[in-house]
Formats: sequence, C-alpha cells, structure tokens
Amino acid sequence: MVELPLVESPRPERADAARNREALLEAAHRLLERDGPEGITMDAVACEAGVGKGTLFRRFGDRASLFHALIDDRERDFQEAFIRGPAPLGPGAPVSDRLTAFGHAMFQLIEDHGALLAESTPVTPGLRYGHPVYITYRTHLVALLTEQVGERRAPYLADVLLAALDPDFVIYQRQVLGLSTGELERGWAQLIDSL
Amino acid sequence: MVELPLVESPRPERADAARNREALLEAAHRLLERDGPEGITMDAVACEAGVGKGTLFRRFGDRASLFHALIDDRERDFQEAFIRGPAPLGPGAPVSDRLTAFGHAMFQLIEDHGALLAESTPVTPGLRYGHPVYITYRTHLVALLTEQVGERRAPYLADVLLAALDPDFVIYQRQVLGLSTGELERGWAQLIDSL
DNA sequence: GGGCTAACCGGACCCTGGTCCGGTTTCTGC
DNA sequence: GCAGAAACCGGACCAGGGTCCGGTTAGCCC
Repeated sequence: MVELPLVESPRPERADAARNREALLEAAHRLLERDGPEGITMDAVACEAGVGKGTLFRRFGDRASLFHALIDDRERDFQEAFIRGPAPLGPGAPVSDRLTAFGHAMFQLIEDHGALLAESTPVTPGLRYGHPVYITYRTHLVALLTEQVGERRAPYLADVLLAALDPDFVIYQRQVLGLSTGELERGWAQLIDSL
Repeated sequence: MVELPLVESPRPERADAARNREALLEAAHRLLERDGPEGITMDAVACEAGVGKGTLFRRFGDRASLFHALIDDRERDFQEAFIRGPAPLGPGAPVSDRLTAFGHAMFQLIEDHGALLAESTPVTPGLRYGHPVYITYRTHLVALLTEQVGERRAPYLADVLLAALDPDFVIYQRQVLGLSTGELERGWAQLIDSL
C-alpha cells in the first residue's frame, strides 16, 4: 500500500507492526518463488510468516493489495519513467510517441510481472477504477490525449486505451492468441496512430 | 473413437432434471426481484427452489452460467439482430454504420440488464475470452473490421473494441463517471470513425 | 410389472477470502 | 520506571463458491 502523507502525517507504524509487514512480504515472496502466484493464499502467507491471519489483513487490507505491495517498486519505477524519465516515454518527445511508448512499456511490465499485476488488479469494478494506480495512469493518458485529440475525446479514449493494457487482456493476447510482443506493439502503435 | 455429437448432446434431459432446472430459474428470478443481483447466492437459490446445492451446480455449472441463463433470451435476440436483423445493426448497411450500431445496441443491453451481464461474465480470463458469447461477438466484429481496416488489424481491434463494451467498463462510465448514454454513444461512434 | 443402468439428487464437506474481538504489546507523558 | 491509552496480535469464526459420493429415481427393455 502507498504511504504518501498527502495531507497530514500519519503516525509511523509501531515496531512490531513494521516487523510483521516485513515478515509477511518475505513470506509472500518465498511462496511466490516456490508455488507461483496461485500458491499465495492468505492462510499460507500468514502461516509462512508465523503470524495470524488478522495481522495479514490489517497490514494489507486484501489479497489484491498484498500483490500490489509485491510489485510496488517496479510500479513506482514505471510511473517515475513516464512522468519524469527520458523521452520518448518521459517528457520531450511528441505526444503520439509518448503514447506509443507508454503502451510498449506497459507490455514490458506485463511481460515481466504479468501474473502479479493481474492479481493486484481489484476485481470489484468500484475498487478497480478508483484505485490510485488506475487514476495515475488515466490522468497521464488524459493529459497526453488532450493534446492529441482535444479535451472532449480524451477521457473516454484514455479509459479505452487502459482497457487495452489490462494485464488479463494482454496475457490473453500473448498466451491464448499467441501474439508475439512485436505484433502486440504494432497493434497498439497503429491504434494510437489512427486516433 | 467415440461418436461425438457435433452440435448438441441429442439425449434429452431427464424429467426430474428438467423440472429442477425450471424451479431453479424461477427461484433465481424471484430472488433477483426481491433482493437484486447480490441476493442471488448459490445457497439461496438452491434453498428457494427447494433442491440441494449439488443439483444447482450440476444444472448450471457455476454462478456466472446461472446468470447467463437468466439473460439468455435477450442475448439471443441481440445476436439474432446483428446477424440477421434489419440494418444498420444487421446486414445491408455500410460497415462503419454496423459497427456503430453494434456498440449502441450493446449499450442498450447493458442499460437494461447491466448487473446481470456483469455477473454473467466469467472472472477467470481463460473462461471469459473462450466463452461462446465472446467468440460470437468477436467473430462478428472481426468480419466487419476486416472490410474496414483489413485482416491484419481486424483481430486486435475487435478485442480492443469488445473491451470497451465490457459491462463493468460501461457501468463505470455511466455510473461512476456519470456519462450519459448519449455521451457514451458519441465516444464510441468517434472511436469507430477514427479507425 | 420387473429388473437393469445411467443419470440424478441432496447435503455434508472443503477451500479461501475476509471479519471480529478479547487479550497483549508498544509508545507516550509524567 | 510506571500508568494509561492506542495500536496491534491471533485465531476462531463467517460466508459464499464449488466438489463429492452414497443413496435414489427415471427411462428402457424384456
């Protein structure tokens, strides 16, 4: 879970709480390597970490958030890259190039951590589209698209494009349909160009 | 080699089985009217129908399929309409008009039965994208899009467009973002036009 | 009607995500 | 160092989807 003190500073975690969070994350990583993503059940993680289930849920809220915590670093790197990183993903390149690069970077992220990303996406629609990560992506795309197609069309297009970058969707394209990364990237690029 | 019935299992349902299927569907409808979609738990339906849980699962397989059965009629009407119905949804109109009409018809379907449609969509990606209904929609869109943008781009675009017609996605646009049906239709139409 | 088989029935059971609350530990202020 | 409060802990508990299997019943052929 993200810990940015946006308005007022939240009191720091107690020592035992921090210790348990660390133990839980390590346990989850261990289970992940040993049994893959589906081996990560909440019971198993709590047991492996040697704490109770309640502790796990208090620290991470729900299963999706636990998975989010497992890829938080990569996620932050990605956000950093498209907000302040080098062109074409970051500022400086033409908008259409940035949009294309955004998709390609997301494909790469999914290639590397697809299973975790899919599990970290909340199933409940309300949680999903209200999730800070989704909002961040959306805000970025809306900003770029506004320059490209105007502010009237931008918001809807941003959501449609994000649907095309959904981990489950991309994994389906790659693994079920058997598309190569190159084919996927070309499809995305042409989609961007046609807007 | 076992003789495989190519289209459908020819053996009819046993009388008690058919009776129970009917009772279960009626029970589900009753619960739906009384408590809404989330009132339809598998236990509740079985209990309301006066049969065991096992019977419910043998008849419908899983929860999503039960919901699918509840809107099967409307779904069939929709399929009939875009395959053999009057233009512009059916054959006879320009391809771009048919694509536009397809989206608008889907919006209407979601407007009328959004909750049921959302619940009838399998959560598991494998089941979802392999579902007969998804395949039908996809095949239709691929055929239309092939005329519009060529057979190279058509398959990928079909999947992207279907993602934009996902019930949860549309409900999010309507209820969370507060878009009117008209705004949604305009967004879709412009998306089609830009391809 | 009687017997045979396959299909069917029901509900006990399992799994997993998520909640609750009585008891414990850490931190703060004195 | 001590007392009190707030935060935290753990595991029993709950709900809901899905499975299993011993017992039952419908359909069929004699």
